[in-house]
Amino acid sequence: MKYKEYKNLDYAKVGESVLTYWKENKIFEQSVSSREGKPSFTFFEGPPSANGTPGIHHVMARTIKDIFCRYKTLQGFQVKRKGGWDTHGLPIELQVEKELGITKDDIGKTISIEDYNKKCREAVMKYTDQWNDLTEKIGYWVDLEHPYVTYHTEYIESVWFLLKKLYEKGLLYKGYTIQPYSPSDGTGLSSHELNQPGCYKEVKDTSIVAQFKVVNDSKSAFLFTKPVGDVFILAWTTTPWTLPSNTALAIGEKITYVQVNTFNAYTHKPVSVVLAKELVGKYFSEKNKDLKLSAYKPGDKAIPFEVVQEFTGKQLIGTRYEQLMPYLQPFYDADKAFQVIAGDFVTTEDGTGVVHTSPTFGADDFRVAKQHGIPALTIQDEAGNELPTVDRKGKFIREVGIKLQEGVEKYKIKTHKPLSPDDFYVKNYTNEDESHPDYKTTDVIISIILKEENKAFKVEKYEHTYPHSWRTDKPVLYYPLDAWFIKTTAVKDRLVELNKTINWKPESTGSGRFGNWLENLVDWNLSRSRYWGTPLPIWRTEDGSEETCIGSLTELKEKLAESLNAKELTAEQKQRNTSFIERINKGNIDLHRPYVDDIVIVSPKGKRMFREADLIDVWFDSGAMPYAQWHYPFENQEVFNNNYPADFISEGVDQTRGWFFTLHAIAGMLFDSVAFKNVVSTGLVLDKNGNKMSKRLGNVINPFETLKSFGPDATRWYMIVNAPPWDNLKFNLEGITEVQRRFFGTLHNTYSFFALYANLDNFTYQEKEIPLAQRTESDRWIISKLNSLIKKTAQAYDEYEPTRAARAIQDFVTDDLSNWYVRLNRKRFWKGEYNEDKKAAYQTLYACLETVAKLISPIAPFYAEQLFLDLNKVSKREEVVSVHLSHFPKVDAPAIDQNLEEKMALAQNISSLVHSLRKKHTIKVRQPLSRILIPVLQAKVKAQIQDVEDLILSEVNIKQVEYIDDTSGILVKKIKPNFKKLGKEYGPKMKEIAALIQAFGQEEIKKLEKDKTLSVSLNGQAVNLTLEDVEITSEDIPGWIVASENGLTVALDITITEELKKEGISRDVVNRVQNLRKDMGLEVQDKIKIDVQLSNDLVNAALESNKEYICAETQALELNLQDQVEGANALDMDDFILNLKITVVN
RNA sequence: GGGCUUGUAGCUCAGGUGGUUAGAGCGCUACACUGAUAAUGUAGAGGUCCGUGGUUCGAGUCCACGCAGGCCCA
Repeated sequence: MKYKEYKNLDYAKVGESVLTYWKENKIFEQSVSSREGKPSFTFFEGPPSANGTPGIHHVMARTIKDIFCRYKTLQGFQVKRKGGWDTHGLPIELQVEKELGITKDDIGKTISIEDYNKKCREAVMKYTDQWNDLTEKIGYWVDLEHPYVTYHTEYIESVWFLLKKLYEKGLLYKGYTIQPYSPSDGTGLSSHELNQPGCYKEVKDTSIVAQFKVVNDSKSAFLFTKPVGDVFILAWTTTPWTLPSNTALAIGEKITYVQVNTFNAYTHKPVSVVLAKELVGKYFSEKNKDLKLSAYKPGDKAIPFEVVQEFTGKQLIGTRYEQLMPYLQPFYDADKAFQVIAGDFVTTEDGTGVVHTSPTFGADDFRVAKQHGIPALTIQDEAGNELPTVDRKGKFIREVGIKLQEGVEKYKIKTHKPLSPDDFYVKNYTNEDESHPDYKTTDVIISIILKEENKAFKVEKYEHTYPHSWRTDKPVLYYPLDAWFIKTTAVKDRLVELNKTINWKPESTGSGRFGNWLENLVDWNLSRSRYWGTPLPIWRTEDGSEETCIGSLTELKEKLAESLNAKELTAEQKQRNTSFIERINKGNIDLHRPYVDDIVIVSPKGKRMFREADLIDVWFDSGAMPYAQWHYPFENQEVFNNNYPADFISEGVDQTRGWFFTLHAIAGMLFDSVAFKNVVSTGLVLDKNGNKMSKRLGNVINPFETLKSFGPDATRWYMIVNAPPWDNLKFNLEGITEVQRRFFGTLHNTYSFFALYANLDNFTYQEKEIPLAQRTESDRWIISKLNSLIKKTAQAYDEYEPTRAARAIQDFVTDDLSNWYVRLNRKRFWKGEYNEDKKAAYQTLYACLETVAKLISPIAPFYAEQLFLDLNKVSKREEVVSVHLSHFPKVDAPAIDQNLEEKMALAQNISSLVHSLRKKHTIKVRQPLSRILIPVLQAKVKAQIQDVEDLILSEVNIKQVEYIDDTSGILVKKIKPNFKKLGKEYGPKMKEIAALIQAFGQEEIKKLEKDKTLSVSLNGQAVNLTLEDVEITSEDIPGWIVASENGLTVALDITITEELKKEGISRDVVNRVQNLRKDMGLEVQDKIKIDVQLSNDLVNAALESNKEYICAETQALELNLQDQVEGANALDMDDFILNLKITVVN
């Protein structure tokens, strides 16, 4: 049996053939089944959505996932990994709408919900084949045969189970959220509807800077030190109609604010106002700054002002103010209302740096109010439901209307028609005649009232963009709409605590991005008003007095059965329910809309209950996968228990608030556990210039093409070795080429070299292991390095640092193994007989290759497989049929020889220095030189170099090394202060001491070395220096050419004696003859005869005395010097021409 | 606007706890080697360590403030 030899390496082919091998031999299945009974390592697959084609970033994500699953398998764990598909949600619906050319409004009208959902179901798995294809081709091992699918009934049932658990814990409730709402169509608008072209329009609205009167108490006392009148906080709004429902003012904590004394422009009363310092110029003219407050007369156009003091926003927090329009009172938490709070969205770009907050009509307002416990201004209807101050038609409720009407009468405001309390629409939804001279919007009426009441500081028209309904063109309001929430805020502290036990890579994503987000958690809005998704399993009576949450099919069946006896249900409803029961029994139930919507059940009090129309957020689907993928708790309880929580997950960093959160939240709330212990969040894959890949820019990299031309291994290796996975990857195809050449090329060359000679020598590793002690220095060195590498690599994988592992392996393969070990030991493989030394060389190189195959197998699974099998098929050292079924190499700790590694480093450094000297004096390596001198001040270093002397000599073609120790007296030494040590001791005097030491002459250095201590005087003070305080090196030997680096110095004797010259000439001749042989296409074993035409005396003598050497090197049987050689080649020997001919003799 | 993050050679990236010549690979230039050969080695050129302040005897490294890019929010 021979080691397979390759003409060239086709990386894509390696991928294909190994893939076939895996399939035929079910290697993936075996990698799981062979670990049966072993501890499990659990991985959760984040489900991709297959309604789009996979991109190159999926290669990245899947590589990371694969690496650690394969690594843990090598470590002996059983790693089950189930694939999955995310199948619900808006993106799919939008795609179907587009395909069918319909809008949301058509659903249920021109197309039935039933047909529509059927289309969604088809669309969602559209590109499954492509996904599976990519998954296979990049070698991502995951169970594609039995994936979990979020639209399957079993999956939905598990999700319902979880929802019911939340419901029972009181963590699922109906509340409201602020959403875009169009009173003119009576419906909410989705964010994508708002993104329709033409939705945002330029409009002119009335804007008000309102004056909020500060309450004088201990908190606000600092504002009352020298006021001229009442103190007000100024806040600006472009929606005056929200002012009656104001309950708080938001400021920026870091923003600087000022208090300004001035006069109100409408009432001329003295006022003291607070606003952001940066915005003072907006309201107060620079040219009025010298006016005296005392000189102001009511009606003056130029209003004087005086800045009294400045302070940061932080100081204002908690300040109380009087309600601006006290028409209604909050019906709960009233004591919390009307105070200053901090808002992270406050800027000084517009307005006053203070934001009027109305929790019912702004998303920011709602959120910040919730965080600070500020109540909204609402009223209760008879059923106890909370209602905002504006109704669904866009009109102020009567309670407010009455007050506004009072204002209109009191201040004699002229209107285009008499207004009743029911006429105050916040925008013109009733198509009033705006051209009427007395037409006034509600906003204008509010401004007039505020002006009259000394509550408006400035009123003006303001042009801005504002969203409008794409159907009716009427303005949209931000309005509270019903929704179901999960009360994540109730378990916030626990979620934060649990998060601290998770190992995040990188750490900052966990503590920063994710941690901060948890700290500022708001309740999770679960509702979606769509069609294709998991239906909310809650049934409610029409008056909302009774409700129930269904947590399983069994429970649903029971409720259905109960309902059949109830007289409240119509015959048709009963009929439907009966058919539902049948379908559940048959197992072909579909829990999607519209079918679930038909279910009507009966409450304990005998009332009919209908399903809440909402679907749930798709993120809940994916966050439920740890349970639902196993149809837990209805099936597979044991599998679940053994595989929860996950040891490892990985997704893009953009999933922080998506999947990472939903997994964490559900696990924390329902199981008081983390869902995952280790998580790698990967960065983005950008194009090579750092731009996002987009179809528009045309810089999208097709993963299939990339794999086809570069193969999976190089692609994977490149992505990992280039930068840590959490950094953004600038994806450059040239980088893959480099990886191919530099890493895989070198590794493959090393294998080819091994295979070539091992085959010639019939080395199949059948001989018994040659003990380490009997191997050469360089064998033991590379084995030591190899073991250090195993240790380093295992540690890196263990710490989820694949880049560190890849880089360590790559350095080993290219630098240590190929460029040093193989290069230095080449001759051992092709020269001489098959003896112990040769076997040792083969065994050593084999071990390196085999170990490297295992180490790289998580990252480059295909090539690793080929390399491993090529080796193992011949040697049969391991019984496994795949590297992925083998075990991760164990560190042979005694084989790690620190001293040896140091020695070899010395040899490498010295060789490099000699090369550098040769280069400087243009003496080529072929020219032997007699000796190098190395000054050694420490006996240990001398011994180390002596051990590797032979290596150095042959590497740089030198005859001998001479050591100069201290006693020679010819060394010139250099002294350098040890900053680290002295700095700690002398601190500020460091500079002077350093100067002093550097000025030392040879005498002082000698004295210090002899006495081990030296007392010097620094500004009259005695300073005692010891040997540890300095570093003494020898960097010069007078009369020699030297090179130094890192305290190591080498001197080179460049005298070329006649003997050396002759040797050099013969080496040159060997070189030329070898070239000729190659040109003639001779095989290694072909024998030749060399005829040389006599040249000058030196050359002749050189050839004569080195005849044997030349013949041995060139496989020549004879070398003849002749007066004349027919048909000779004129060889350029740099400084002379040699006429020479070679002939094959057989 | 906020949170997180990145900025070191033409390019891609290393540079524990601060310590005095800032490194590697690629690319470029030159040379060498020539039985691993569509390989390989050595050397050279190439740096405002994003900027400005600060702390320190000493800052690529620590702090503050900026600038520029990225992601997620708003």
